[in-house]
Amino acid sequence: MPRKRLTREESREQTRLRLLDAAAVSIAKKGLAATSVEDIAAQAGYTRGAFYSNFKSKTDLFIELLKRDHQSIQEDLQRLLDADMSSEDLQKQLTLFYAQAYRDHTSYVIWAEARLHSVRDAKFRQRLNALCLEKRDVIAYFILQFCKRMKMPLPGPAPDLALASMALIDGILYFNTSMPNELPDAAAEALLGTIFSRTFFGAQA
Amino acid sequence: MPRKRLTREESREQTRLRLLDAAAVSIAKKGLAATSVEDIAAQAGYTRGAFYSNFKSKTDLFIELLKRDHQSIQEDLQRLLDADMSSEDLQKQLTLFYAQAYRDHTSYVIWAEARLHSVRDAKFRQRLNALCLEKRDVIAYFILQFCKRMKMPLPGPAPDLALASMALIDGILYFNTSMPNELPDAAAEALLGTIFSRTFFGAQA
DNA sequence: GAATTCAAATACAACACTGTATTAGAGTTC
DNA sequence: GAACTCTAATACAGTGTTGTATTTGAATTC
Repeated sequence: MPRKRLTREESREQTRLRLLDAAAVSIAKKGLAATSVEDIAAQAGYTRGAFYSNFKSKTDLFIELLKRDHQSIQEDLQRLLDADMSSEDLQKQLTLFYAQAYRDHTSYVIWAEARLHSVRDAKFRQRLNALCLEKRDVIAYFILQFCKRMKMPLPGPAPDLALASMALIDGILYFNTSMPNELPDAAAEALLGTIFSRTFFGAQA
Repeated sequence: MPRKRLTREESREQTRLRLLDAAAVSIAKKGLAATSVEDIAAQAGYTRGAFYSNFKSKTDLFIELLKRDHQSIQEDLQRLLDADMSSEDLQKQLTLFYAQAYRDHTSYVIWAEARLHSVRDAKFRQRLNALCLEKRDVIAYFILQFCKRMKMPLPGPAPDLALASMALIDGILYFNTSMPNELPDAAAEALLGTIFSRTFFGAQA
């Protein structure tokens, strides 16, 4: 097997990536607090030395992890919303987005972990909020365009409606995931459909 | 000060209560994982001995804590919903309820912590879901009664609508709390008002 | 009021985690 | 290819946590 000889920079980058991936797995499985630096390093196939040589601290790594995830979510979201604005329903787009974003479950847990962490750490909260607001703005813009195109009056401030969408989808996704018998996929989708269409069209689903 | 001489049972109960209260505070502040048994005991004014003599483990205590909180929430909720069914708006009732339930912030954090924990522990998840569903049913019943009284057709299955209400309120409360400048109280209320009234009345707010 | 029973304190042994300081061994430069 | 410069491994010192085993002292029983 002709293993490529890596340059020092490439090698370092690879280590960073592996550590980040390992952290995501471990944090999703055991939680941020219960995940030790050692866990992360070991999971990635290194020792703690590698970790500290690449990150200042566990929190430091966690923030990088969130940023990375956020970036990828943002890209997916943009692509999705840009794709076909001709679509009749806001709901499907947004739902699809979430199904997409949280497809691997790891992502969901990491953000839940982040929200919880942000309750306790003001500095962290600021950073997390900044990320959330970026997402909100993308969605708000979409809602705005959508209503304009449909010649519907906005039922409220677009940014607030965007937050509500995020809140609703997130919460419903939680129930859907944690009690799939009570709220199976179909019911969750129908529920979102009802609320979205009634909210935006003001009328029948 | 004539301090009442406690019976053995009373004393034990007092210790349990103090430990539970202390745990709530500590868990809200630092998180479940970061809270040691020692922290809890010390916070309550005891040593670890007292803890282990009253609870099997930290998880054990945590579940008791949730049960206790749930019970008190359920009672508040029942009282609120039973009180004056003549009210015109579902939204105010439910919003009020949450403002009530999460009044002290500790409660919110504990439940967020619980949800996260439930992702990782199937047994725990079952127990948590049971509590959630109890709450859902109370709300669902209220929604049902409300729509009947208003002579409105239900826009969907009442239990699902109840879950959606919980999801929405929870999420919006999170934004409202963590970024009060972006979503101040008034905006959060207005937002809930818009969505609820549009969902249930199908028409203008 | 002596014997008992039980809640809670204390002592203890094992272990996990952190972060730094030092070392080894590659990659890089000349 | 020798000197160097990094990355990551290893060693280590300090601290925190857990759960059990034992002890103390107060409440209860007779």
